Amino acid sequence: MALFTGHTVNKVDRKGRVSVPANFRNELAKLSFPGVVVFPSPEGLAALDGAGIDWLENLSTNFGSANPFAPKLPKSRMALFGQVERLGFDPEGRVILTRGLMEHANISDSAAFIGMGETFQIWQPEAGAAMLDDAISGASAEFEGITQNGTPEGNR
Amino acid sequence: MALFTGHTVNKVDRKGRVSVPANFRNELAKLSFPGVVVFPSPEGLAALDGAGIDWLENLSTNFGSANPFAPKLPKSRMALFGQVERLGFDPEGRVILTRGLMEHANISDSAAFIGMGETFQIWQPEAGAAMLDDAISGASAEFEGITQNGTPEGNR
DNA sequence: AGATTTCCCACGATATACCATGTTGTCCCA
DNA sequence: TGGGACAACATGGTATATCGTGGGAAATCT
Repeated sequence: MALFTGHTVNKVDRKGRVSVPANFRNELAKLSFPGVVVFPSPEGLAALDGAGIDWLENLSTNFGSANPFAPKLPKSRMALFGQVERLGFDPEGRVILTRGLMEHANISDSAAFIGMGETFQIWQPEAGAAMLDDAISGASAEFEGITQNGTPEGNR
Repeated sequence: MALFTGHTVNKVDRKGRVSVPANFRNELAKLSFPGVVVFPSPEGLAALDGAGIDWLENLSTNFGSANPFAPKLPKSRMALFGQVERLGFDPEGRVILTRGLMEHANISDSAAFIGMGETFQIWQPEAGAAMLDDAISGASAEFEGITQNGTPEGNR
């Protein structure tokens, strides 16, 4: 499984091209689709969530093979897959962010990549740095009440 | 397995021709039948469901190889396969929507393709956008009551 | 023949590939 | 251990291919 870590800010050129950080790219190189999948953060944040194609494939199989007469979680399925963009690497390891994605995260001329483990997020740099600071100071509080069950269930 | 993602609006010309979005087409190129299968949404929506031929073939086998004296789900079988249209690509990667399909989805001069993972949907553009918005805002509610079963975990 | 479908060509817009370059980091060896 | 050669990375510009779109010609059906 891919593991995304660290905090990197890269430039977005006039065409919307961004270099995916090299350490992310190395994780993604192993996969069947040479690129990333990106979508607006479902938590309502002004950020983008990203991952490798394997993550999306796992999710797809978890949704169950579609029975057209009794689809499971049709809204969730549409909300997810309808918003996901598959962005392939160019020969230099860049992807181009669609206009919609850039608008959602208020990204114009640079973007911050923040590792989240199995996934990562893309932020407008200042907003991302602020969010990261907030996360650092608030992280331990998140564990209050969570005890012996082993897993940070209900992740957030 | 094919994975359809994203939201694309393309024009329908006077002959009923529509370009299937390029990323969809790439997913479909691997298959034995160069085209798509489309049918009115069984959920009663004013939309069309679509997929690749492999999806239909899988579904066919799931319906059970027919013992003519003990057919499984004969009505569903007829409802589905009786309405499915196989639409082949023209040299430019377009398909022709039949009049019936266009009427069912109120499509006239443009159509929205919305990825649903293993399948996709085709909508009249405004109706599709509205449905997508509704899905986004309603998705999390769908997860209420779904807990430890190990399903669509991760995204939220 | 008339109507309909399929194919073929054309063209603007846009994405993708191809280069070129500065910068940073890494490795090796004196 | 300091420095230098070299590789990897980030970034920009330009050329080429692809995509979406429209119209008309050829083939097919009835």
